[in-house]
This record gives sequence, C-alpha cells and structure tokens, in this order.
Amino acid sequence: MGRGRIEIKKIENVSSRQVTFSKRRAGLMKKAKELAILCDAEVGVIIFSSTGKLYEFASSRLQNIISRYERNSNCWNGPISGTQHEVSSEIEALKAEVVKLRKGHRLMMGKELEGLNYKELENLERQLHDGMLAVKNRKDMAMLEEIEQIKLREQKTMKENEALKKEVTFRCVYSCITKHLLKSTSSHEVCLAGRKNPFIKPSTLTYLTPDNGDVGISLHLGLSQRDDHQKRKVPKLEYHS
Amino acid sequence: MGRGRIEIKKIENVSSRQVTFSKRRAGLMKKAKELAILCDAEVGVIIFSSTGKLYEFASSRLQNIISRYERNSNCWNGPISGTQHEVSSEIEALKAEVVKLRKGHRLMMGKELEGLNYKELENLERQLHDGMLAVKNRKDMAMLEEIEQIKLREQKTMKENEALKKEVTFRCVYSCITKHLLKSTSSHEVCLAGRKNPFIKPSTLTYLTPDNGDVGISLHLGLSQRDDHQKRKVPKLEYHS
DNA sequence: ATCTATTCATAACG
DNA sequence: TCGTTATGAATAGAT
Repeated sequence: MGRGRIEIKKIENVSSRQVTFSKRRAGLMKKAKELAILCDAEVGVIIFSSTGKLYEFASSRLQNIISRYERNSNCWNGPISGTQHEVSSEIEALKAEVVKLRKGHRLMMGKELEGLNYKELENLERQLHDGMLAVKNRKDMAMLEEIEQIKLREQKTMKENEALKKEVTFRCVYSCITKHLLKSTSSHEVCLAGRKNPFIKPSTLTYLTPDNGDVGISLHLGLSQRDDHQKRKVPKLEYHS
Repeated sequence: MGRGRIEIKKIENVSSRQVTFSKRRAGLMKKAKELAILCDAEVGVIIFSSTGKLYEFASSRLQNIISRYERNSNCWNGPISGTQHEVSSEIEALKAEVVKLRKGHRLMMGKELEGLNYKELENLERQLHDGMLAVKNRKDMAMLEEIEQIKLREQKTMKENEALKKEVTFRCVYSCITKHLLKSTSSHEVCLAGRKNPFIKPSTLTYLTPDNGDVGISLHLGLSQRDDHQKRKVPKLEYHS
C-alpha cells in the first residue's frame, strides 16, 4: 500500500528501513489502540528496534497486561524466578549481543570488512557518511553555542568592569578631594556632603560619576574622563544572531 | 476503510464487535509480523478479548521479549536473590557492556550527540571518516577482484571457444572432403592422409586449420574461410584495465 | 465466510 | 523528520 507492493523481507537499505520502521510502528500502535477501544480488549505491544530502542503501547498498564499474560499462558515462569537454565541462557544471549555489537563496531571502524559483498559495503559506507554529516552538524551547533556563551560572559564581565571603573573613579575623586581639602583647610574637621562613612557602595555612587555631567572636580584633578567612553563600549557588543 | 468511516469508540452491538475483533486482531498480528520482518525488529503483541481470551504474537519467544522489556524499562526489581552474586555480577557486567556498545553505535550513527563536546565530536568525525575511507578502499578492491574473476572466466571461455571452433571447422572440412572424394572416386577405397581414424582430437588438428596457410581444400570446396576470421576476434576482447 | 465499496496505511519521492 | 501523493491493503457493512 504505497507506490507499489513490496515483498515482506528485511529491508537492507538502512535509512529506508528506519523510515519504514517509524511509519509502520506508528501504524501498528494506532491499530492496537483502535482495537482496544472498539472491541473493549486489553492490548499490549512491545517493540524493540534493530538498534535496541524500546517502544511500547498498552491499553492499560503494560506490567498488568504482562502479569495477566503470564498467569494465563500457563508456561509458568516466575518473572524473575531465574532457574539455572534461564540465567545461563540470558548470559548466552547477552554474550551473543556483545559479540554482534563488537563486530558491528569493528565494521564501522573499517576493520574486518572481508566478509562483506559490494552491496553491504555500500550500505555501510552510506551509514558512515550519514553519521559523519550528523556529527559535522552537531559540531557546528556546539561551536555556535559556545560562541553565544562566550559572548554572554564577555558582556557580563564588561558590565562588571563598568561598575568597577565607576567605583575606582569615585574613590580616586574622593581621596583627592579629601587631600585637597585637608591641605587647604588643614586645621578644620572635614565632613564631605554630610556623610559619616567615606566608603560608599558603588551602586549608590551613580549620581556622582563623571558622565552625570558633574565632571568639574575630576577635570579639575586631571583625571581623563572622556565623554564618549561608554558610548564606544556598548555598541561593540551587538550580536549577529 | 470499509463502507464508511466509523468512529473509534466501543462498539456496543456485541456480535458486530466480535466480528470486528476477529478481523482487526488478524490485521494487527499481520502488521506486527511484517514490522518485525521488514525492519528487523523484535515485536511482541498481547491481546485479551473482552471475553478474556488470550491472543498473542511474537517475532521470537514472547517470554524473552518480556524479559528484555523488563530489563530495559529499568523498573529494576532486585537482581535475583543474593545467593548467586557471581552470576548476577557477570550479567550486570554484560548488560553494562551492551549498553556502552549500543551507545557507541548510536553515536556512530550520528544520534544522541548532545552530550559530546567539540573535541569529542571532532574525534568521532575523524573515526567515521577513517572508517569510510577503509570501506571505500575495500569496496574498490572487491570491485577489482570481481573484475579479475570475470576476466579469467572470460578468457577460459574464449579458449574453449577457439578449440570448439577449430573442431567444427575441421569436421566440416573433413566431411566435405570425404563427400567430394567419394563422389569423384566413387568406386575406390578412400584413405585420407594415411589416417585410420577419421575422428581426430581437436588439439591435433591445429595444422589443418585455414589460418595455417593450407587453405587450398576448403576454398576448393566453397567454404568461406576468410583469412581475417581469427585476427578480428582477438582484438575485440582487449581489456581496458 | 465471502464479497465489494470505501477508507486507510504507506512506499516512494522531495 | 516532515509533507505529499499514488496505490495497494484493510475492513465495514451486507449477504
């Protein structure tokens, strides 16, 4: 039921097998659901893809369906009773799987290709090619993400710099003024702007910084506070996103 | 997909529900089987009818599929009673290896690359690239080997052809000569070239074939034995290697 | 069960 | 993966 009938045997082309798997899996799940609803049946479906990924459908809890199955199908196995034989067969199965996976891995590393015919080699090559493309894409993405991160950090650092610069400027101005005043009115007690504590938090200093227009003092003291200082920095951080 | 669409909800009419159950159950089983075969998947289906009857399909042993499901869906029930630590630890180790190998396989397929950093991605890419090169090389070699095989077979066949051709020519010439001589010396005993046996092995006939210059007889008998007959054939088979 | 008119699922392709 | 479309399959309803 597509653009032509197909014969029911393993699809050799990996990517079209994957496509077919997705589609038919969805179709099977849908049918299972419909059967359960239409006919008031209890239905459970378990699917392992050839790559080992698990998919499932169950009209109720799958564990319950499995339990009911195990009760009904008298071929009595405790779920995990683990008779000697069962355990060892499980070990065998696992070992076989390990062997198969290792073999596949070696093939993908380009080793031990002797047993493959031309078609199989072609499939393998396409698989590797597709994998490589995916990796390349991911690499590019990782790159871009890192760039974004760096930009963010840079921006944060620059903001911090601004704040620090302002504090330094203030402290400099403050100490110069203090010195200046002490020199010119050496015998008087000094009290600046009615504050008791000379150490003021940066955040409260905003209105004392040069770009506030109150640059008389700093200029007076020879500090170079160019007006365009901040206007230059901020545009630098524009993102091309 | 019938004489009209139906709404997916429980069919209240009991008998038509049963009919539908039979049909759709069969359809579901068929689809499950096809999925398993086409896509090399492991599929299990469990159905309980509303009357409680059990139906099942499995591409392999359903118990194994259920075990695998219970392993994968991790709801990891305690690993078998503690007496057999060795066995269960071996199983654990194998499972761990399987998981690792599967993960590696998926990475090489270009899936689930999210956890990798740039360097790891670069390594993976190089690995895939190298693998692909090896596969390409092997593919080329396979190709060349096949070409060699074909060439050898072809050559053998050609030699066979030559021998057969010579035999055919000789037999033709021989029978014509015999006829000719019988006609012109009808009452005499005929003995050609002192041979007793008129059936001579092809390999001994070499010096009687037309390209040996001894074409007098055959021309005499009207057989068309062009001089370039053999010289034309051999060049045709030149290899472009 | 069997037979169709229909709807559905999906293979091939982009 | 997603969308589209031509076509073969599945199946609802009737017999």
